[in-house]
Amino acid sequence: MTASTPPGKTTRPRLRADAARNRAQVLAAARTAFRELGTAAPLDEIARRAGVNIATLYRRFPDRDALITQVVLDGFTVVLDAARTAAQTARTDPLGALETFILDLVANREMLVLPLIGGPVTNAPQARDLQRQIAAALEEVLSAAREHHAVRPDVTAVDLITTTALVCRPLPHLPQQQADALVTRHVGIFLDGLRPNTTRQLPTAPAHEEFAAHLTPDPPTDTPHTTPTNH
Amino acid sequence: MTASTPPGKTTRPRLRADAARNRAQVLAAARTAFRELGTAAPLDEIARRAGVNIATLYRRFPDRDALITQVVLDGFTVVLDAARTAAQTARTDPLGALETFILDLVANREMLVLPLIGGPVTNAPQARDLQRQIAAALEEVLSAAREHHAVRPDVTAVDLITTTALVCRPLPHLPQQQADALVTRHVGIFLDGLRPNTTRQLPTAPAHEEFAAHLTPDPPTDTPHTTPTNH
Amino acid sequence: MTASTPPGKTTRPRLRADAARNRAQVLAAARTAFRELGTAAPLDEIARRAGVNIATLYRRFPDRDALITQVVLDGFTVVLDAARTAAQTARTDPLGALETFILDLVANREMLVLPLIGGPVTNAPQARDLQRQIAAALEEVLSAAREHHAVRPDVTAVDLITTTALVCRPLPHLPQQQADALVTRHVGIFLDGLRPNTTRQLPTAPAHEEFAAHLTPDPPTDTPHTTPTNH
Amino acid sequence: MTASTPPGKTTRPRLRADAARNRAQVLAAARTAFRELGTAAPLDEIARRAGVNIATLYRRFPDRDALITQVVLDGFTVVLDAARTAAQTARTDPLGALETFILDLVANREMLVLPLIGGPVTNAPQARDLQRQIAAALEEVLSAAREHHAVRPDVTAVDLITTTALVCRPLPHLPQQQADALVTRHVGIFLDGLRPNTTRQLPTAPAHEEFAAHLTPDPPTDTPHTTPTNH
DNA sequence: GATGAATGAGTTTTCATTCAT
DNA sequence: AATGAATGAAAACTCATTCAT
Repeated sequence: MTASTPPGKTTRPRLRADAARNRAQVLAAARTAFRELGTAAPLDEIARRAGVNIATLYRRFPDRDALITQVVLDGFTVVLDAARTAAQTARTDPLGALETFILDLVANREMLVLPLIGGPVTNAPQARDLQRQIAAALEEVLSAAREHHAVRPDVTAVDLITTTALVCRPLPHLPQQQADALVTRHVGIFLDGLRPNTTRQLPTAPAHEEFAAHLTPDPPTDTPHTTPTNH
Repeated sequence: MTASTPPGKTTRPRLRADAARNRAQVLAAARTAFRELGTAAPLDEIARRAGVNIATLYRRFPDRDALITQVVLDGFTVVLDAARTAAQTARTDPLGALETFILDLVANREMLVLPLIGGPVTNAPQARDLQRQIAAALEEVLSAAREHHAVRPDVTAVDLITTTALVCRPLPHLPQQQADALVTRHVGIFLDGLRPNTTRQLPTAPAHEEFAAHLTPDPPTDTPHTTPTNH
Repeated sequence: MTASTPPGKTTRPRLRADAARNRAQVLAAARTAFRELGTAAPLDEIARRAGVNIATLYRRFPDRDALITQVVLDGFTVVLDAARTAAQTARTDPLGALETFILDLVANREMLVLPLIGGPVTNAPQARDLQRQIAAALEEVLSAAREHHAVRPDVTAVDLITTTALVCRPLPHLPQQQADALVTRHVGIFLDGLRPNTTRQLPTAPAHEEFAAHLTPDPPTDTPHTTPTNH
Repeated sequence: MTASTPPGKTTRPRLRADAARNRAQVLAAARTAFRELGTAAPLDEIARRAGVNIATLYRRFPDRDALITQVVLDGFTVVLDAARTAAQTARTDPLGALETFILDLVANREMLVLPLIGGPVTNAPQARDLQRQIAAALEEVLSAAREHHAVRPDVTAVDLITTTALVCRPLPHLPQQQADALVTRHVGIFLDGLRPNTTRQLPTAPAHEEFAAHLTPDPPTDTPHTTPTNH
């Protein structure tokens, strides 16, 4: 599955070549802008970065939410692809599969505008589906790993998703290279913490379904769209 | 050291009681708003939450940067306090000190608007000082822990700061309780990863001084202050 | 008559020494600010320049108009003093008196915030009185000069007032010394134009009373007080 | 040369017809407003008078300075046109050319938002160019006049510019007709003062280049743009 | 399908003015 | 009498969104 073939399923006639290019550029620009400035990033700034007119952006994405949704879905798709790949290798090398999964995402985190967890910043039902599939694939990997006694038994798919969400966010004021080193070290330590000979007990993990519930209706906050963000 | 006694050093007599109260309320409101909406949060929204007039906010903080800076410095101060406390217990129980340090910050992360790492979103030289002191205190804790063979030898103060920065950010769309559980689990696994019998090699850690260098001049970005954020 | 003994006639108890000093400083600051920034100059800027608190300014001058009025009246008083001095010398040396009158005002134009003509930016009846007295004194000077055949017969007191108004305004972006030279040269040529052997006929002069009529009620314009200005 | 073909040189294709009309209306409104209220005139008032939305004004002129600059440049262009016309007639009737130059500008002074002298209220290098060309053209007129012994030998182009600057400013509180009469009388007397049989010596004239120097760098005043004005 | 242009609705920022100390 | 502080109202400026070309 490739990220972002135009809309979703009910695909329309198919875009003219230049239109498709514009759409892709807008999404790329949005990805970057959202990571740098938050999802409240000015739309005309995104259009500018994409090298298209603001009205062109609007033609493709009727409103900010549509754009956010697509960017988030694209991010989820990337994660799902990685999770499925991991699931395939899991039989033979579950720990390696798991490590590759996380480290690859970290390495390509510029593509991700999440959090996977914390709910997408969208109501799209597709987001929910994607999350479920991601969790399922990761559960497969973990099952295999547990059988091989390659990981502690108490770790869950949700933990992996949490980790992805936490470590893939931008560290805005740090040069790329340093950010890479620091995040990779953190993940390295985390991965060592996954070994079976645990020393401590973790608090109870919320079941995936439990927090997945927060995805859908997402009480129509009036919050002007100044991005929910963090630091 | 208490967070945010008015400005800093070179300041006037002392605020009138009511003014000091207003100032504190503004800072508290800003902290929350920044975590929820990003540092681009509307200032009048912050004033509203603080129960003061927008002009009162401006009287205390001449522009958005001044407000952000103070909030960030307050966050750093909280971390420094925690680090110093940890340094004191480190002699007798280095690992416990270290765990308490991280877990306490996680538990009180509502106070933190960072990133500690990547530099504050400010040029304030005081931020640099605070970071140095934090790193120094944590290095003390780690020294003791290494002597006790309580932690892997390759972990550095910078790693601890990175961890704090990564895990203390908000997970906006998740209910507090779930977020707490997930983050605590992540930290728990990370702490297990700190044990001495390591299984993997970490990439080289940037020296603290190295990334600290990015704090001060902070290339005078013209970027209007639409927050660097993420999702 | 000295410019600006506190209010006007009904003078109160007399100001405390420090209060009187503050008042004078405010007026001086206002004079400068009005010349530099127009009569719309921020009042707190004026207070700042005067080295007093904004509330102190308000205690002396209940509103912007009160301040403007006093500044203008002070200017008129300076002109009246000069005109009376000229009237006294007029018997013996009418032309010299006239020249001295204009050149002295030009040299001290920092004191003047006019226009004498065009009406003051105030409704104060005292302004009208002052203008009348100025015109009367100048008429005396001109009478004497005409008798001596020292000036062309068609020049009037109003012309002299016009000249004062035109040449005493600030040339904001020019260094003082250059402005002085240029304005003095202009006035020099104008004075030469006053000689009796005229070469051209001037359009009819409005009688003094005619334009003086525009002074008093000055239909209460709502024009927010963004200064009437020029360039 | 026509005043204000869109921006300047390095600009885009050409404005759409309606956009060009809006732009012209904004400039006209700004001209009037600046003369009436000073260059600190509220921009929304200008937009209102121009019959366009404030954002439309901002679309054309990114900030107040841009608008002021264009208005000033337009004024300079008008003066330059007049000076060149005068230069053409100068051979045959230098004095007439000179008189016409000044009187025409006075008659059309509503178009002018200067001062020509004292530097424009702008840093634009084009302003400097225009001033140079104006001075050059006027010098031509004066040369011819001097050869004909039609003017005193000590008058310079700078004097003429000074005069224009002084007499073309608004006399805000005076009805148009009276202002016209008074200013014209003043100019008439000044013109008589230009005759060759001088009676007095003028102070040294600053060379044109000398004060022109004040135009460009224009010490980057931070002075928020509350207009330099006067009264 | 794409763009220049216009606009209404914010948001930020400044300022006059009043109040309590 | 003077000042620090607070506030409401205005003005500057930005942005999302729609329209006409």
